[in-house]
Amino acid sequence: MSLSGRHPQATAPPPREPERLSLGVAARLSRYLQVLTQAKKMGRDTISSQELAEYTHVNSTQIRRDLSGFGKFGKRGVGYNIDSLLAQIRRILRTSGQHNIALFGAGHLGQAIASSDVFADHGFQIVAIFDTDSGKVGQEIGDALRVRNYGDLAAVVEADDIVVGVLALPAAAAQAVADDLVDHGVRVIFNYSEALLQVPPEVTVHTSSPAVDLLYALYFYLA
Amino acid sequence: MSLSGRHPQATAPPPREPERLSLGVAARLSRYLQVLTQAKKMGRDTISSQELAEYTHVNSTQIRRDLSGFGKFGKRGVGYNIDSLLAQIRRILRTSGQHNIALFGAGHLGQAIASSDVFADHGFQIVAIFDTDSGKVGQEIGDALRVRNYGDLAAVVEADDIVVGVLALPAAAAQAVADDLVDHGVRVIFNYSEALLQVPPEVTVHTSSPAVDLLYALYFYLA
DNA sequence: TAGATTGTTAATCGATTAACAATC
DNA sequence: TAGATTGTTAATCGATTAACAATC
Repeated sequence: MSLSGRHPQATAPPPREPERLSLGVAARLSRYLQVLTQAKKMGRDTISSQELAEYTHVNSTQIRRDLSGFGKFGKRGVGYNIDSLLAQIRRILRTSGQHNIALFGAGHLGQAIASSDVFADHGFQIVAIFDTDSGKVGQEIGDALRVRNYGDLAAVVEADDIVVGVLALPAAAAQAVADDLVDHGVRVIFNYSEALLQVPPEVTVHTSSPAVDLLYALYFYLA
Repeated sequence: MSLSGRHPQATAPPPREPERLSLGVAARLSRYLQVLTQAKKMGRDTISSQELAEYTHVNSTQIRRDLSGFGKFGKRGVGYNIDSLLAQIRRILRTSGQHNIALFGAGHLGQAIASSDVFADHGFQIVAIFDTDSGKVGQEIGDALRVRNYGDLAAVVEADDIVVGVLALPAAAAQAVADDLVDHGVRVIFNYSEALLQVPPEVTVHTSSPAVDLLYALYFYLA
């Protein structure tokens, strides 16, 4: 269970953080974060677990249960204050740190990702974009980013402390870039291509792509 | 290949299809399908549950359990025949039918999606792409698709039996298009924007975007 | 106050996993 | 045969849900 252990009721226990969030909880919390961020942009001040449930497709009891495991963030009869809940979830997900991302591929998908303001909204930063097509080197992408020469990879990974490599390139090119990233110490690879990447056990690959996401949804809703 | 030539009649019960797959099973089956498709492209003939587990991050026992619920598809000591398993999973997911998709937004993300061969691989078809920017109308996108005028929406939905509307456009434009889709009877909307869409209860909205996907992964692997 | 919504309990359901006999 | 891998069981764990008192 998520409420791990009983507290002595005499003294009010501080909100507890389990050492490690379960995958399910972390996934749901990040979905709440996404909806809260957007609701805030729309000028909302508070939101109920019922509304969060409609937008996330997570049961409202599950939402209240997820949140109450970390503290009493809501107000009965009112709902949750959006600013306050955003701050709490960010704290729980430990997103205060600055993490730098390198993006590979300046095609349509790479440009779509580089232009997204999702990362700025959530404290991550794309610090470099590479393309093996030398014709694209120097081209301006998104917000103040320029396509860099692939040969700079090693220098950039070291200088900017790149922890995640994002592959937004054709399947045929993905493995070679993954190999280079692994050689230079990058431990997390986000793979938007359809390639089945071979990496050493200490490296984590997360594969998903917009088209494959859509495919999943189609199976759910049409089957 | 052997397309389930075995018909257990006397003793063993025939492979059973539950009326409705659970969300989890459907999600996992479609991930297996994705990996199998790619493995086939790489020239592989068979694959073990262990290998599938490495690529999908699903436990190998879970994979065998998922599959054995529908029949005995594997060969002990060998693994699963890829062609045969592809056919079985497609049958289970009922992907034989032709489903037509309309895409809204011919920007970077829209073009990335339209250019993907994932849909052709899996029996879905993007039959129309729209953009409200009249300057883009007529432009060729992906494979033999032309950007159509937004005013053609009603005619296209009806003529081509569009069951899914895909929104690959800025958040500010998403709600208006969603409203039009709903008005014309589309019941499933895939929302790649960050907008929180308001739709009637009979309409299903699935929201996800490449950048938000990446964000989830970052929480998992960096937290 | 009256209405709304949280926080929490208790019960159920489905997912996950280790282990291993069956068998290719 | 020897090695590998499936199919399946049994046990555990986490997710889900309805219900409702607390309380804003």
